[in-house]
Amino acid sequence: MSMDAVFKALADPTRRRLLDRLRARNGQSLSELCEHAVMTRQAVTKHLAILEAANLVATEKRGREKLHYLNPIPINEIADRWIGKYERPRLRALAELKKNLEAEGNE
Amino acid sequence: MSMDAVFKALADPTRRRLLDRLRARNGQSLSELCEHAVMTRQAVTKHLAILEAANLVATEKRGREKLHYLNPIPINEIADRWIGKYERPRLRALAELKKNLEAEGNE
DNA sequence: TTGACAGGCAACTGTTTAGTTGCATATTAT
DNA sequence: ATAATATGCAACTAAACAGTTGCCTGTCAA
Repeated sequence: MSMDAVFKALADPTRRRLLDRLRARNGQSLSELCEHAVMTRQAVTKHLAILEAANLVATEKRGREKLHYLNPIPINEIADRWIGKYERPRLRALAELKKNLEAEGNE
Repeated sequence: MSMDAVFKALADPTRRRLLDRLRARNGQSLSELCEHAVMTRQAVTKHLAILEAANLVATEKRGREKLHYLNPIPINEIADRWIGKYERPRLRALAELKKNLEAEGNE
């Protein structure tokens, strides 16, 4: 939803790792996501709640388990709407750099 | 440099606004960047230091002024190396969604 | 050379955040 | 029924963070 929530959710390396694990295998339960984690289950729960609030993860209750699904759409929206704005200045900067290098070569 | 520093730098709306202002006009001094800001100059200085540490902003001393330049390259690196990883699952998810909708239509 | 302008540095405050411990609830298997 | 499993909820702690105030230094202009 809010772009700020997505940026803030992506700011934490633990949360990015959780997204990576879901990308590797979607639909994992909380316990599965806690395996090999260096923190408590409750901490992982909080991280997942933040990801869910940012709409980066969707959940589904299956019996006593809670399955987690990656939603990559907000990430792509950021890529399109925000990062896209920075492509043009990058190209401009590269062109300018090239120009400066050529100018130096002429000295 | 470190991807984490870039993500953390982008997590703050004030810092994203500073990047936007530099994108609109590059090479602004600290005082210029403070205009219309709702916080003190010292606060803006700290935000710019974080952006500089993340290599998103480069600076140059010009007399008594300090000019700030946008460096969009780390943003594009994140787009390419990290966000790019999430394009494939998005397409997969959309394909699956389409399949499910078609299946519902057959019921 | 004095004053105004641009910026740097440091200490302090309030809030947010990441993580913990402890306990409660719901579901499955024996 | 009972025990084990899977998760939820709440209170607490320590560290990080955003922002402030106060003061100092360097540069330019009159």
